[in-house]
Amino acid sequence: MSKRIRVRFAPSPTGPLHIGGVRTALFNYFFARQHGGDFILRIEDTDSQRFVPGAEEYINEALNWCGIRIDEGVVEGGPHAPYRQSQRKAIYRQYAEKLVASGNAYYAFDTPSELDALRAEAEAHGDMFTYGHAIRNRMKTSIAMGDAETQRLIEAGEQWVIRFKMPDNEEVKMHDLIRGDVVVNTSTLDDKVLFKSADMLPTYHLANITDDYLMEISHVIRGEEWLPSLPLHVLLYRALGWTDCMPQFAHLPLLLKPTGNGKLSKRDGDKMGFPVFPLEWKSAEGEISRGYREDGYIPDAFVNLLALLGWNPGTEQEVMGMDELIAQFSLERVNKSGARFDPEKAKWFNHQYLIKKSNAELANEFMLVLKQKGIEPNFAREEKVIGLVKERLNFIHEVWNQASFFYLAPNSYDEVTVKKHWKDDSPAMLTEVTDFFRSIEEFNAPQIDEKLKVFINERSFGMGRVMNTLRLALVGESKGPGIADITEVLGKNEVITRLEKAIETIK
RNA sequence: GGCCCGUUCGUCUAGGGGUUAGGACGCCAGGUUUUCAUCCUGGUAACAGGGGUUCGAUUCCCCUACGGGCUACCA
Repeated sequence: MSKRIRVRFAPSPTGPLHIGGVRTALFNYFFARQHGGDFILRIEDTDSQRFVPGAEEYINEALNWCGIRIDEGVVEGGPHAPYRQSQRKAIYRQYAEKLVASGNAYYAFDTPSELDALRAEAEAHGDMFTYGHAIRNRMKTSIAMGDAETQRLIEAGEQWVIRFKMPDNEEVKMHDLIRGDVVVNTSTLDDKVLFKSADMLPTYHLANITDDYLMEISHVIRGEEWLPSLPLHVLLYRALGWTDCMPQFAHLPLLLKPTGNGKLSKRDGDKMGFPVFPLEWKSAEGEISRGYREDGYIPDAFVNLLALLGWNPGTEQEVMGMDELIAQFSLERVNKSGARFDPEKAKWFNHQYLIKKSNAELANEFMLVLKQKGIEPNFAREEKVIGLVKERLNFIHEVWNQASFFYLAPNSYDEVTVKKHWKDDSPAMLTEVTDFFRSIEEFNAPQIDEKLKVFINERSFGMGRVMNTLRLALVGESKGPGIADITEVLGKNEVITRLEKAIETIK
């Protein structure tokens, strides 16, 4: 009998989530949903020093924007509440003590400054200081001093930590769902701090393992930066007697900086020329970092492009919505090597999702932009405009750039275009064309298109000649949809006004 | 430094002992279009290097190089 699939996304509220964190959440989410399991959001705030106000709210909002529905969490509640580690304080100490009692951990009284000094000294000799089997008998530890002295120091109010007693020279065999078997010798590992008296809080390792156990997590899907601590975690499960309930592990490849070296970090902000955060973030210092949401990305497009970083469905399909990603996702198809985010492809993804939206939906969004510009929107007209320009957009905010001439008559005419298309007889020709437009009764694109062609043929003006000149007069430059469509949206009066203005303005 | 993980076009990737090494983004060219863009078609471009194993390795093994991660009383 296999246990229920339960995964958790466990960020620490030390700032906004970056796209790598979002991707980790996404992979957990796909996996949980696909197996009909649970997705848990646990806030790992055991480091009070690094707590950033607003970060937790940001995490919730970001996940929500991505369309991730949380089954159990701080906001949602659940059978294992609370889901914020700072509120679970009372839980952890007993497990640390249990490890001491079973001989798997010990008390240590070295002060941070003593340790810093030892590190500095080792470094001076070109060595690395490791708190482990080689020295724990010589340090201020319960192993070296005995129970009585240890007890005396604790009662005297000395600060202490509980460290894991890493076994010496043991091969730890681990299995990772993505990387396969990994073996590490414990002699290369150190005695990690599990619990500290300073704030009576566990460190990440103890808190994480304890909560995963208590919350009955079946699969731990996290970033590759955690792979080095997997042996410690496996050993912790064993020392606590929880090996039978140990979750399966999957370490995801990291997201790399788009330029330069190293993994993506929160500090990259938007210095890369594009956002690294899902939502805009304002730091305590007032520094604002751009967000994908504010940049105009559609959540589905954002999710889609992140899903394809380090994973692919094995087919040539790339555009996949949330439901499809949930259906197709598999840990077996996750890559092992780090991936770099490509801003250009991100735009392409947005384009794919943008053109899938209905003209009506986009028109409503565009109407907001028009109001800001002080232009009274008209749904029917805006829907028509969207239909004409949507194919050429990556973002909704680009509509204005593509379609402003529908709302504002040109107040200047592009020089190059004028030089190319404005001839001595252009005013005379445009005057006739203006009369032609005056004669049109049903002012719609098909009618105009048909009659304009007949008119041009009858007068032998030449198609390109008339069309290009008309575009110059109507738009002011060489761009935009078909002339018939433009005139329909503009309306008879506006067309005539613009033509008359062009005739007297362009020289 | 030590330990661990990785390495296919510029980027994201498919593939896997015998393939013209496939796709996508980008870029370039042509076509469509009265313009611009879209769109369509085509093109450019990759198995890090060296040893094995093998009839045959990009694919399996080893080494090297390179990249990445970790090495806190951070997560």
